[in-house]
Amino acid sequence: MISQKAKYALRALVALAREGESMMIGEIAAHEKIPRKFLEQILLEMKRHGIVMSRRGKLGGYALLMPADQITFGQVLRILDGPLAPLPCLSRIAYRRCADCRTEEDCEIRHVFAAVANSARDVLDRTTIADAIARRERVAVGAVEPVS
Amino acid sequence: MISQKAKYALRALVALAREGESMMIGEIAAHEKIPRKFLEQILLEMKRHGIVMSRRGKLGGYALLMPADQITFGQVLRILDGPLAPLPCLSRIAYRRCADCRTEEDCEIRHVFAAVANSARDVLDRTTIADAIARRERVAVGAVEPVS
DNA sequence: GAGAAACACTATAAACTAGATAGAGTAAAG
DNA sequence: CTTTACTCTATCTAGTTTATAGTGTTTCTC
Repeated sequence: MISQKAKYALRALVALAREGESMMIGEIAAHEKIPRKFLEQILLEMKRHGIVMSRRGKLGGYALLMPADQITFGQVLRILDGPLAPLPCLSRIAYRRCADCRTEEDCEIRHVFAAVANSARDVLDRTTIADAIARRERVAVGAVEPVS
Repeated sequence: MISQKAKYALRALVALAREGESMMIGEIAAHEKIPRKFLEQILLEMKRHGIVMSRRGKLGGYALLMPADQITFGQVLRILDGPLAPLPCLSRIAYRRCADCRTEEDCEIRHVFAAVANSARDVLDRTTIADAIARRERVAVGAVEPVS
Protein backbone atom coordinates (compact mmCIF):
# COMPACT_ATOMS: atom_id res chain seq x y z
CA MET A 1 0.00 0.00 0.00
CA ILE A 2 1.26 3.44 -0.85
CA SER A 3 0.94 6.10 1.82
CA GLN A 4 -1.69 8.80 1.98
CA LYS A 5 1.16 11.22 1.71
CA ALA A 6 2.27 9.91 -1.66
CA LYS A 7 -1.30 9.72 -2.89
CA TYR A 8 -1.89 13.33 -1.88
CA ALA A 9 1.35 14.37 -3.54
CA LEU A 10 0.44 12.72 -6.81
CA ARG A 11 -3.02 14.22 -6.76
CA ALA A 12 -1.60 17.65 -6.02
CA LEU A 13 0.87 17.35 -8.89
CA VAL A 14 -1.87 16.25 -11.23
CA ALA A 15 -3.90 19.26 -10.15
CA LEU A 16 -0.98 21.60 -10.72
CA ALA A 17 -0.26 20.08 -14.11
CA ARG A 18 -3.92 20.37 -15.11
CA GLU A 19 -4.11 23.97 -13.97
CA GLY A 20 -0.95 24.83 -15.86
CA GLU A 21 -0.27 27.82 -13.69
CA SER A 22 0.39 28.65 -10.05
CA MET A 23 -2.11 27.54 -7.41
CA MET A 24 -2.40 28.40 -3.75
CA ILE A 25 -2.16 25.57 -1.22
CA GLY A 26 -5.68 26.34 -0.08
CA GLU A 27 -7.02 25.91 -3.59
CA ILE A 28 -5.32 22.58 -4.10
CA ALA A 29 -6.34 21.34 -0.68
CA ALA A 30 -9.96 22.27 -1.19
CA HIS A 31 -10.14 20.92 -4.69
CA GLU A 32 -8.47 17.62 -3.88
CA LYS A 33 -9.86 17.24 -0.38
CA ILE A 34 -6.45 17.15 1.23
CA PRO A 35 -5.85 18.42 4.81
CA ARG A 36 -4.30 21.78 4.21
CA LYS A 37 -1.48 21.75 6.73
CA PHE A 38 -0.53 18.25 5.73
CA LEU A 39 -0.35 19.32 2.12
CA GLU A 40 1.99 22.14 3.12
CA GLN A 41 4.51 19.63 4.38
CA ILE A 42 4.19 17.53 1.31
CA LEU A 43 4.63 20.36 -1.13
CA LEU A 44 7.57 21.67 0.86
CA GLU A 45 9.24 18.31 0.49
CA MET A 46 8.53 18.29 -3.22
CA LYS A 47 10.02 21.74 -3.42
CA ARG A 48 13.21 20.62 -1.69
CA HIS A 49 13.52 18.00 -4.39
CA GLY A 50 13.11 20.51 -7.18
CA ILE A 51 9.79 19.24 -8.43
CA VAL A 52 7.74 22.29 -7.63
CA MET A 53 8.51 25.91 -6.91
CA SER A 54 6.73 28.37 -4.68
CA ARG A 55 6.17 32.01 -4.27
CA ARG A 56 5.31 33.67 -1.00
CA GLY A 57 3.07 36.54 -0.04
CA LYS A 58 0.01 37.74 -1.79
CA LEU A 59 -0.28 36.20 -5.24
CA GLY A 60 1.82 33.41 -3.87
CA GLY A 61 1.34 29.73 -4.53
CA TYR A 62 2.89 26.64 -5.97
CA ALA A 63 3.67 25.66 -9.54
CA LEU A 64 5.47 22.80 -11.24
CA LEU A 65 9.17 23.39 -11.64
CA MET A 66 9.73 20.33 -13.78
CA PRO A 67 7.60 19.72 -16.85
CA ALA A 68 4.77 17.31 -16.12
CA ASP A 69 6.09 14.81 -18.64
CA GLN A 70 9.34 14.53 -16.73
CA ILE A 71 7.93 13.89 -13.28
CA THR A 72 7.59 10.16 -12.84
CA PHE A 73 5.46 8.34 -10.31
CA GLY A 74 8.56 6.48 -9.19
CA GLN A 75 10.34 9.69 -8.37
CA VAL A 76 7.50 10.97 -6.23
CA LEU A 77 7.05 7.68 -4.44
CA ARG A 78 10.74 7.40 -3.64
CA ILE A 79 10.75 10.87 -2.14
CA LEU A 80 7.74 10.32 0.08
CA ASP A 81 7.59 6.59 0.73
CA GLY A 82 11.20 5.58 0.30
CA PRO A 83 12.38 2.63 -1.79
CA LEU A 84 10.00 0.96 -4.23
CA ALA A 85 11.67 -2.41 -3.67
CA PRO A 86 9.74 -4.97 -1.64
CA LEU A 87 12.92 -6.07 0.14
CA PRO A 88 15.76 -3.90 1.43
CA CYS A 89 18.24 -6.13 -0.37
CA LEU A 90 16.60 -5.21 -3.67
CA SER A 91 16.56 -1.47 -3.27
CA ARG A 92 18.67 0.68 -5.54
CA ILE A 93 18.42 3.81 -3.48
CA ALA A 94 18.68 2.24 -0.03
CA TYR A 95 20.29 -1.15 -0.32
CA ARG A 96 20.59 -3.05 2.93
CA ARG A 97 21.56 -6.64 3.32
CA CYS A 98 18.95 -8.84 4.99
CA ALA A 99 20.34 -9.48 8.46
CA ASP A 100 19.06 -13.04 8.57
CA CYS A 101 19.70 -14.05 4.98
CA ARG A 102 22.36 -16.65 4.42
CA THR A 103 23.61 -15.94 0.91
CA GLU A 104 21.97 -13.33 -1.21
CA GLU A 105 22.48 -15.08 -4.53
CA ASP A 106 20.83 -18.27 -3.35
CA CYS A 107 17.89 -16.61 -1.63
CA GLU A 108 14.75 -18.04 -3.19
CA ILE A 109 12.61 -15.23 -1.87
CA ARG A 110 14.84 -12.56 -3.27
CA HIS A 111 14.72 -13.98 -6.76
CA VAL A 112 10.97 -13.88 -6.88
CA PHE A 113 10.69 -10.39 -5.51
CA ALA A 114 13.33 -9.13 -7.88
CA ALA A 115 10.91 -9.90 -10.69
CA VAL A 116 8.13 -8.08 -8.90
CA ALA A 117 10.32 -5.08 -8.19
CA ASN A 118 11.45 -4.87 -11.79
CA SER A 119 7.99 -4.92 -13.22
CA ALA A 120 6.80 -2.33 -10.71
CA ARG A 121 9.72 -0.07 -11.55
CA ASP A 122 9.08 -0.63 -15.19
CA VAL A 123 5.68 0.99 -14.84
CA LEU A 124 6.41 3.59 -12.18
CA ASP A 125 9.62 4.94 -13.66
CA ARG A 126 8.09 5.33 -17.09
CA THR A 127 4.78 6.80 -16.19
CA THR A 128 4.74 10.55 -15.71
CA ILE A 129 2.19 12.97 -14.34
CA ALA A 130 1.51 14.01 -17.91
CA ASP A 131 0.87 10.39 -18.93
CA ALA A 132 -1.55 9.95 -16.08
CA ILE A 133 -3.53 12.96 -17.22
CA ALA A 134 -3.39 12.27 -20.91
CA ARG A 135 -4.18 8.59 -21.21
CA ARG A 136 -6.79 6.90 -19.15
CA GLU A 137 -6.22 3.47 -20.58
CA ARG A 138 -2.74 2.87 -21.85
CA VAL A 139 -0.32 3.58 -19.08
CA ALA A 140 3.43 3.66 -19.58
CA VAL A 141 3.84 3.01 -23.28
CA GLY A 142 5.64 -0.17 -24.03
CA ALA A 143 5.30 -1.35 -20.49
CA VAL A 144 3.69 -4.40 -19.08
CA GLU A 145 0.16 -5.04 -20.22
CA PRO A 146 -2.28 -5.79 -17.40
CA VAL A 147 -3.20 -9.43 -17.39
CA SER A 148 -6.32 -10.55 -15.70
CA MET B 1 8.21 -3.50 1.52
CA ILE B 2 6.92 -6.88 2.55
CA SER B 3 6.84 -7.59 6.27
CA GLN B 4 9.32 -9.67 8.20
CA LYS B 5 6.42 -11.92 8.98
CA ALA B 6 5.78 -12.75 5.34
CA LYS B 7 9.45 -13.15 4.67
CA TYR B 8 9.79 -15.56 7.58
CA ALA B 9 6.72 -17.47 6.41
CA LEU B 10 8.07 -17.89 2.91
CA ARG B 11 11.43 -18.99 4.20
CA ALA B 12 9.82 -21.47 6.54
CA LEU B 13 7.72 -22.89 3.73
CA VAL B 14 10.75 -23.21 1.52
CA ALA B 15 12.52 -25.03 4.33
CA LEU B 16 9.58 -27.40 4.80
CA ALA B 17 9.34 -28.05 1.10
CA ARG B 18 13.07 -28.72 0.87
CA GLU B 19 12.97 -31.05 3.84
CA GLY B 20 10.05 -32.94 2.39
CA GLU B 21 8.97 -34.24 5.76
CA SER B 22 7.85 -32.91 9.13
CA MET B 23 10.04 -30.43 11.00
CA MET B 24 9.85 -29.05 14.51
CA ILE B 25 9.43 -25.32 14.97
CA GLY B 26 12.75 -25.21 16.78
CA GLU B 27 14.52 -26.77 13.81
CA ILE B 28 13.05 -24.36 11.34
CA ALA B 29 13.70 -21.39 13.59
CA ALA B 30 17.32 -22.33 14.12
CA HIS B 31 17.97 -23.17 10.52
CA GLU B 32 16.38 -20.03 9.13
CA LYS B 33 17.36 -17.73 11.99
CA ILE B 34 13.78 -16.84 12.83
CA PRO B 35 12.70 -15.88 16.38
CA ARG B 36 11.09 -19.04 17.58
CA LYS B 37 8.00 -17.69 19.28
CA PHE B 38 7.33 -15.39 16.39
CA LEU B 39 7.53 -18.30 14.01
CA GLU B 40 4.99 -20.16 16.13
CA GLN B 41 2.42 -17.47 15.45
CA ILE B 42 3.20 -17.45 11.79
CA LEU B 43 2.93 -21.19 11.33
CA LEU B 44 -0.26 -21.25 13.33
CA GLU B 45 -1.74 -18.73 10.95
CA MET B 46 -0.59 -20.77 7.98
CA LYS B 47 -2.21 -23.79 9.57
CA ARG B 48 -5.52 -21.98 9.98
CA HIS B 49 -5.40 -21.33 6.27
CA GLY B 50 -4.77 -24.94 5.43
CA ILE B 51 -1.28 -24.49 4.08
CA VAL B 52 0.55 -26.52 6.69
CA MET B 53 -0.49 -29.14 9.21
CA SER B 54 0.92 -29.87 12.61
CA ARG B 55 1.27 -32.68 15.05
CA ARG B 56 1.68 -32.17 18.78
CA GLY B 57 3.68 -33.93 21.43
CA LYS B 58 6.85 -35.89 21.02
CA LEU B 59 7.59 -36.51 17.36
CA GLY B 60 5.48 -33.44 16.68
CA GLY B 61 6.21 -30.75 14.16
CA TYR B 62 4.97 -29.04 11.06
CA ALA B 63 4.65 -30.23 7.50
CA LEU B 64 3.20 -28.87 4.29
CA LEU B 65 -0.45 -29.72 3.82
CA MET B 66 -0.64 -28.38 0.29
CA PRO B 67 1.87 -29.53 -2.31
CA ALA B 68 4.68 -27.01 -2.71
CA ASP B 69 3.76 -26.39 -6.32
CA GLN B 70 0.34 -25.20 -5.29
CA ILE B 71 1.34 -22.70 -2.66
CA THR B 72 1.77 -19.33 -4.32
CA PHE B 73 3.66 -16.35 -3.01
CA GLY B 74 0.52 -14.28 -3.49
CA GLN B 75 -1.45 -16.56 -1.25
CA VAL B 76 1.06 -16.34 1.57
CA LEU B 77 1.44 -12.58 1.28
CA ARG B 78 -2.30 -12.04 1.35
CA ILE B 79 -2.61 -14.10 4.50
CA LEU B 80 0.13 -12.31 6.38
CA ASP B 81 0.37 -8.85 4.88
CA GLY B 82 -3.15 -8.36 3.57
CA PRO B 83 -3.96 -7.09 0.08
CA LEU B 84 -1.28 -6.98 -2.58
CA ALA B 85 -2.87 -3.93 -4.12
CA PRO B 86 -1.11 -0.60 -3.58
CA LEU B 87 -4.44 1.17 -3.09
CA PRO B 88 -7.48 -0.02 -1.16
CA CYS B 89 -9.66 0.77 -4.16
CA LEU B 90 -7.68 -1.76 -6.21
CA SER B 91 -7.82 -4.66 -3.81
CA ARG B 92 -9.72 -7.76 -4.74
CA ILE B 93 -9.79 -9.24 -1.29
CA ALA B 94 -10.38 -6.05 0.68
CA TYR B 95 -11.85 -3.44 -1.59
CA ARG B 96 -12.45 -0.10 0.01
CA ARG B 97 -13.38 3.08 -1.74
CA CYS B 98 -10.90 5.94 -1.28
CA ALA B 99 -12.66 8.35 1.05
CA ASP B 100 -11.27 11.40 -0.68
CA CYS B 101 -11.46 10.24 -4.26
CA ARG B 102 -13.93 11.99 -6.48
CA THR B 103 -14.80 9.44 -9.14
CA GLU B 104 -13.02 6.15 -9.25
CA GLU B 105 -13.09 5.73 -13.00
CA ASP B 106 -11.47 9.08 -13.61
CA CYS B 107 -8.80 8.78 -10.94
CA GLU B 108 -5.47 9.21 -12.68
CA ILE B 109 -3.58 7.69 -9.79
CA ARG B 110 -5.73 4.61 -9.71
CA HIS B 111 -5.17 3.88 -13.37
CA VAL B 112 -1.44 3.87 -12.99
CA PHE B 113 -1.43 1.73 -9.89
CA ALA B 114 -3.81 -0.71 -11.45
CA ALA B 115 -1.08 -1.52 -13.93
CA VAL B 116 1.44 -1.97 -11.13
CA ALA B 117 -0.92 -4.17 -9.15
CA ASN B 118 -1.65 -6.35 -12.15
CA SER B 119 1.95 -6.97 -12.98
CA ALA B 120 2.75 -7.74 -9.35
CA ARG B 121 -0.14 -10.17 -9.13
CA ASP B 122 0.95 -11.67 -12.38
CA VAL B 123 4.22 -12.74 -10.82
CA LEU B 124 3.10 -13.46 -7.27
CA ASP B 125 0.04 -15.51 -8.13
CA ARG B 126 1.92 -17.70 -10.56
CA THR B 127 5.07 -18.31 -8.60
CA THR B 128 4.92 -21.16 -6.12
CA ILE B 129 7.22 -22.33 -3.35
CA ALA B 130 8.26 -25.15 -5.65
CA ASP B 131 9.14 -22.68 -8.39
CA ALA B 132 11.23 -20.66 -6.02
CA ILE B 133 13.23 -23.71 -5.05
CA ALA B 134 13.54 -25.17 -8.53
CA ARG B 135 14.50 -22.26 -10.71
CA ARG B 136 16.92 -19.63 -9.65
CA GLU B 137 16.64 -17.65 -12.80
CA ARG B 138 13.35 -17.96 -14.59
CA VAL B 139 10.61 -17.03 -12.21
CA ALA B 140 6.94 -17.49 -13.00
CA VAL B 141 6.95 -18.98 -16.47
CA GLY B 142 5.26 -16.81 -19.00
CA ALA B 143 5.23 -13.86 -16.68
CA VAL B 144 6.77 -10.47 -17.03
CA GLU B 145 10.39 -10.43 -17.99
CA PRO B 146 12.52 -8.16 -15.78
CA VAL B 147 13.54 -5.09 -17.69
CA SER B 148 16.49 -3.07 -16.54
C1' DG C 1 5.96 51.20 6.02
C1' DA C 2 1.80 48.97 7.88
C1' DG C 3 -1.10 45.33 7.27
C1' DA C 4 -2.69 41.29 5.28
C1' DA C 5 -2.07 37.22 2.69
C1' DA C 6 0.46 33.10 1.85
C1' DC C 7 4.35 30.09 2.19
C1' DA C 8 8.25 28.09 5.72
C1' DC C 9 9.53 25.71 9.48
C1' DT C 10 9.44 23.06 13.78
C1' DA C 11 7.23 20.70 17.32
C1' DT C 12 3.89 17.80 19.05
C1' DA C 13 0.10 14.46 19.30
C1' DA C 14 -2.96 10.61 18.47
C1' DA C 15 -3.60 6.31 16.33
C1' DC C 16 -1.90 2.53 14.38
C1' DT C 17 1.33 -1.21 13.16
C1' DA C 18 5.30 -4.27 13.19
C1' DG C 19 7.89 -7.24 15.53
C1' DA C 20 8.50 -9.52 19.02
C1' DT C 21 8.18 -11.82 24.01
C1' DA C 22 5.81 -14.31 27.83
C1' DG C 23 3.39 -17.73 29.86
C1' DA C 24 -0.27 -20.79 30.83
C1' DG C 25 -2.85 -24.46 28.29
C1' DT C 26 -3.45 -28.88 25.63
C1' DA C 27 -2.26 -33.07 23.14
C1' DA C 28 0.65 -37.05 22.18
C1' DA C 29 4.42 -40.47 23.01
C1' DG C 30 6.40 -43.74 25.66
C1' DC D 1 2.44 -39.57 34.35
C1' DT D 2 6.28 -37.08 32.68
C1' DT D 3 8.31 -34.99 28.95
C1' DT D 4 8.03 -32.74 24.69
C1' DA D 5 6.09 -29.82 21.43
C1' DC D 6 2.38 -27.38 19.52
C1' DT D 7 -1.78 -23.75 20.91
C1' DC D 8 -3.59 -19.73 22.28
C1' DT D 9 -3.99 -15.07 24.16
C1' DA D 10 -2.11 -11.17 26.11
C1' DT D 11 1.14 -7.75 26.34
C1' DC D 12 4.98 -4.64 25.18
C1' DT D 13 7.96 -1.54 22.80
C1' DA D 14 9.48 1.30 19.23
C1' DG D 15 8.54 3.28 15.20
C1' DT D 16 5.62 5.17 11.60
C1' DT D 17 1.72 7.51 9.71
C1' DT D 18 -1.31 11.13 9.57
C1' DA D 19 -2.18 14.75 10.87
C1' DT D 20 -2.60 19.63 13.85
C1' DA D 21 -0.75 23.86 15.94
C1' DG D 22 1.75 27.78 16.16
C1' DT D 23 5.26 30.88 15.12
C1' DG D 24 8.26 32.90 11.61
C1' DT D 25 9.24 35.04 7.06
C1' DT D 26 8.36 36.88 2.52
C1' DT D 27 5.74 39.65 -0.65
C1' DC D 28 2.01 42.45 -2.32
C1' DT D 29 -1.00 46.42 -1.90
C1' DC D 30 -2.18 50.70 -0.32
